[in-house]
Amino acid sequence: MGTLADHIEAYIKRMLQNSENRSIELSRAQLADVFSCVPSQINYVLATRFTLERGYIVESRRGGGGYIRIAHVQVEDDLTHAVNLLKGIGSQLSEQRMESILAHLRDLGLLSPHQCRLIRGIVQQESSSISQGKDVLRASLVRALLFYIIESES
Amino acid sequence: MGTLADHIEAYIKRMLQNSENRSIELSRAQLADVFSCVPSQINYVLATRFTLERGYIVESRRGGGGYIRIAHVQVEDDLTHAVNLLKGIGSQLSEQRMESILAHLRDLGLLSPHQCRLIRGIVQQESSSISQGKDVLRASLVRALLFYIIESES
DNA sequence: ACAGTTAAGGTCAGTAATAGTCAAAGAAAG
DNA sequence: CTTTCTTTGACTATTACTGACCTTAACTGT
Repeated sequence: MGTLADHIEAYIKRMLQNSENRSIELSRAQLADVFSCVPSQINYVLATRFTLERGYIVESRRGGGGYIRIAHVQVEDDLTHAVNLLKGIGSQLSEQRMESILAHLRDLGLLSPHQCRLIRGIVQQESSSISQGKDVLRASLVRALLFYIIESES
Repeated sequence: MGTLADHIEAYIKRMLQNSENRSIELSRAQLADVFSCVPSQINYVLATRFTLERGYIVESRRGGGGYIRIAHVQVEDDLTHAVNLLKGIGSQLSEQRMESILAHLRDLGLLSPHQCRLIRGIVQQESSSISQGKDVLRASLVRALLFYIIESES
């Protein structure tokens, strides 16, 4: 189950886990070969799943000896980082940004898959019951729930 | 007897029963095919019978490899009273009503003083940032936070 | 140095595969 | 007969994947 993109994502995350310093360097063409797909599929995975918002930095170089470097950034203390993420939520929050934030916190190990699902479900239920201002309500709900979780687990 | 929607509901519930961890993943189009109906019928069944209030979490993804995932989360008997209390919160919630709900739950031993303070703080923070519809936001926030707490403690 | 060749990676638009929404029509219940 | 629930389908939105074409860097022979 899961799409090709999901598998490539998992593969890269495994590599990051096994790496020394949460950063890896790989060859786009080789990786594409491993999964028997076109090289641009790798770009697709990187663009959709390894964004800065989710806590990843991707660098690359073309030409001979080219490479793609992926790092899972972790500057500060996880909790501080999470709190800053929450502060960064403004007065509105799209579904997409919510997903990025949840994915980010899950990658940091601060949220379990079950917690993510519960949050999604609650937010969906609540926001489906109003016709206007869904993004505003979502911002409040996500901030509230995540703040509660972070606060009561620390 | 029973409508098509009833049969689909029963079918999904059977699948959940037979599943490992009370959660299943299915394809909307395939399921619609099984019952020879239009795909949107599935959405109708999900929207009317598999709500969070009834203890179901529904997630989905569109696009290639899309899916619908349904999980049944059940709360312990002690908590059904609390869940009913939550259902009773309508689309608006005044501060007074919120206070009486919190007091009630604290008396039942379902909320600690610390949790009550935390909830009050979060609700106050969030509702102070908007000028209109405070009671509407409060209803959503309290429902969300209490549902989360009840669910994750059972 | 320079030009040409080779070896990477990047972009973008198009296609396919899903699921969601909404309003209108139909059926059932009161 | 009116109201509520069910069913349908046309239209919309999202996600995945591919391939043709573009850009950049290193190497190589003269």
